[in-house]
Amino acid sequence: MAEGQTRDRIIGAARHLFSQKGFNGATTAEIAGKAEVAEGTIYTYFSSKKALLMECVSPLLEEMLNDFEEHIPESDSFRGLAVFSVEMRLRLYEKHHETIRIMLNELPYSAEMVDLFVSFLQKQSQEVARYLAKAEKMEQIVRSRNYWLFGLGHVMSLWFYVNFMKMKEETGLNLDYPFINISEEHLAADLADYFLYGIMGRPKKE
Amino acid sequence: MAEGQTRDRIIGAARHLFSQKGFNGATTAEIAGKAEVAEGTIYTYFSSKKALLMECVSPLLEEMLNDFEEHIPESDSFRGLAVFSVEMRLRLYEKHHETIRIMLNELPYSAEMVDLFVSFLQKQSQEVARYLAKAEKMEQIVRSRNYWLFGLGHVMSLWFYVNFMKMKEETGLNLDYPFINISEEHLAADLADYFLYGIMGRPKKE
Amino acid sequence: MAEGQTRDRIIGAARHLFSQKGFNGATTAEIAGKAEVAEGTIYTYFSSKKALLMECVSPLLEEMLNDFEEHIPESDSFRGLAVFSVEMRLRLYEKHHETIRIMLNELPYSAEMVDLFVSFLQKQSQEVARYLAKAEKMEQIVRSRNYWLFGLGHVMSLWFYVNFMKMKEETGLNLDYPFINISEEHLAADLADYFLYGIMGRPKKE
Amino acid sequence: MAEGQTRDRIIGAARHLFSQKGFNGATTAEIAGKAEVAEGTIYTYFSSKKALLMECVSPLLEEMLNDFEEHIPESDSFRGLAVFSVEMRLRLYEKHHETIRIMLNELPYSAEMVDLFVSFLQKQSQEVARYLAKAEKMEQIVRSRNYWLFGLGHVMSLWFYVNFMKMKEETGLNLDYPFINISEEHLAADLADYFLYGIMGRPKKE
DNA sequence: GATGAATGAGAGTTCATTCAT
DNA sequence: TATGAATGAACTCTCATTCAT
Repeated sequence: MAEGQTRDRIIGAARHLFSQKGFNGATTAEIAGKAEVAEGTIYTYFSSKKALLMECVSPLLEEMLNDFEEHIPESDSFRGLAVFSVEMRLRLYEKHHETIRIMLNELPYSAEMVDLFVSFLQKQSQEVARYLAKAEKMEQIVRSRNYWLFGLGHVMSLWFYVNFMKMKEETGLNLDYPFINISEEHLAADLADYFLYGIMGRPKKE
Repeated sequence: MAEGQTRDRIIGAARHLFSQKGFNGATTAEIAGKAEVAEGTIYTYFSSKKALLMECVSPLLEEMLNDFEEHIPESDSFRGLAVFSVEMRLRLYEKHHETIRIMLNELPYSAEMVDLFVSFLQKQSQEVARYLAKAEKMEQIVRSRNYWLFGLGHVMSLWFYVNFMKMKEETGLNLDYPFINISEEHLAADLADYFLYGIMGRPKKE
Repeated sequence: MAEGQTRDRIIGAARHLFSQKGFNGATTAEIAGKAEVAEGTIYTYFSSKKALLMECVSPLLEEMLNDFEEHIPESDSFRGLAVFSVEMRLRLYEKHHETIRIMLNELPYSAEMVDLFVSFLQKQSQEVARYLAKAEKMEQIVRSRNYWLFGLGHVMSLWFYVNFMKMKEETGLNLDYPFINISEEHLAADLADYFLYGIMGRPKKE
Repeated sequence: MAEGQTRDRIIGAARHLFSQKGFNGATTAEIAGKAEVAEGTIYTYFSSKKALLMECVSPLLEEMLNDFEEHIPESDSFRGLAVFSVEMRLRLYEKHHETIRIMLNELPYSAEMVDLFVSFLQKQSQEVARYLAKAEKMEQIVRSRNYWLFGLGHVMSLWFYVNFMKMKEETGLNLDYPFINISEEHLAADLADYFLYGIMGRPKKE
């Protein structure tokens, strides 16, 4: 068997099950079954179920945080930057969907997860700060006292959108509530506008 | 013992423990201990631990949703309405803190919780819709195609703020990260402005 | 079911099995089976298998150590005292046979057991010291520099005798080796003489 | 790799670990690690862990029993012989310390170990018998009905002494209890006197 | 209604042993 | 001969649930 393949199969199975059922909900027996290894094999690679959980999250979160650096926006209209940023974030959340879901679900029960989450927020906070700095040069903006909370709402609604779509896929549940009216086509532009101009919308004349 | 008192003590204990440790993390033994009843007594009132969980959440969420009706905003400036709405929501989230926390934590593992959460969102969506209707009459706003996601980000960042503050209280952990810079004094006004005008801030002249 | 009966049944079963198979050799399933309770019931009364082990040994060893006080020898010939002491010790070891066996078997693997064993030795050392004090007044004896090791040899050979007899009973093995030639009738007197006069035997004239 | 070297390394590692942690306490993984071989290699040389245990003990015990023959005492005072015998035995127990410790620890759980132990006792019994025969010619002694138990006490206290000293070395525990007062200088002579004359000591005039 | 001892299925984990390489 | 990844039976322990009192 190719090197590392078994370990990867276990991680893959565990990540999937943890993201769907939570840490307590997914049993080692299930994980072994899905990975097609014996239950004991898990402990050849991981010292405990908890350690396996962290290995499911930690390296990928690292990778995700690095992904931010690589995508430096190039547009020189600020609105263009904002749209770009939203699109990138949506792609990122989609790619690292399971990892983020696990992190958020286990947040209340694990101090280690809180650490990871803080670094997750911090990185995005830094990125938002870079955007704002650019915006300040380009246009007149108001950097509010509580702007990190704005960023949080922004980040969380993007995440919620991705997670919602995944849940529809996975569960097959009918989640098409009348008040949830998603227009995928204009999503990034709408969210960027919301981020920039709020519910009042873009002023007609500037 | 006064009628209903035992049942209420169990619910109170369970709600507290579920909100702190999650459904799986809180044991029936612990709940019984905190409620000062025998473990078996729980099953006099609830058919299962899961049923107890739902009873911890369902009635209070109902109550919370009703709280929205009672607080009809009276201001006639739209910005005043928005500030009022944010303040009310912060109060509401604080009051129903444990209930919401339980609901959100168990969301990924329980279809029933998803139903509750949907009604939670729906109610707030309706309220936001009422505000928007008012706004449309008062001022010219752009009702975006994806505005429900705006509302979600708004709702979630308010919740996050309340939950974050509670966690600081409860755990005593030092959560004062440099990038999290909360100015409580202007919180409601800042968030209302963000909701209204986005990161670009209030136009200087209208 | 009478109070305490279940706990006692578990302790009884555990003591028996631990003394025959050792701590690792006896499983909780076996103990539960012998005690005619469910495996989980063990953990109603004891926090762990290790705690159960200590409860099998600790209280009875306490009791045994107290038994020494009650049997104050009354004879005024020193040889009479020695015979009395040996007889008492044989009875004691027989009565607390399982307890001592467990303690000795687990000695190498448990620091707590070492503590118990030390108190076991100390108590007997004190008793031997009382005998010697009496002997010093009655007859001329030599209190050797290393007499505690003599006492140890004495104590261990008595224990070995009792344990050997029990093993014959329990296992049904044929342990009648030609060089092991036990004369039960004169046992106590012979051992007392050995203790007093060694292999050279009692001097013909005193 | 030189023939037999691997096998010997495994035996050496196993003997050391069995003597310190017991048969159940030492794992095959640990043994392989200490011997610097793969876990599977153990099974190239030994059919099972149990078989490895016996190979750790059996040949060395054989060797030890042969050591008795070689050291035929040459003194012609009986007390001199006794001192010689004690010294030899202390040296022997020190040399074969791990082997004896393993044998005694596993005694209660293994019928094969009982066989080894019986041959261990038998050999020493024979030697004591030779001494006694010599003594009978040299001096007037009383060969008691239960003298084998005397010999047992003698043998066990010597063993206990050696083991106690080793444990102090190995564990670094403070085992200096006030009632244990060892005078190493006169040890052999004291024990020989005790063996010969008992607690009453050597008669003043013979 | 209230009890709490008893249950037992099922959890995570260990480790002697096997076998393809 | 030597390897070490893989195995799976067996272990200790947990905890929601039951039921005689």
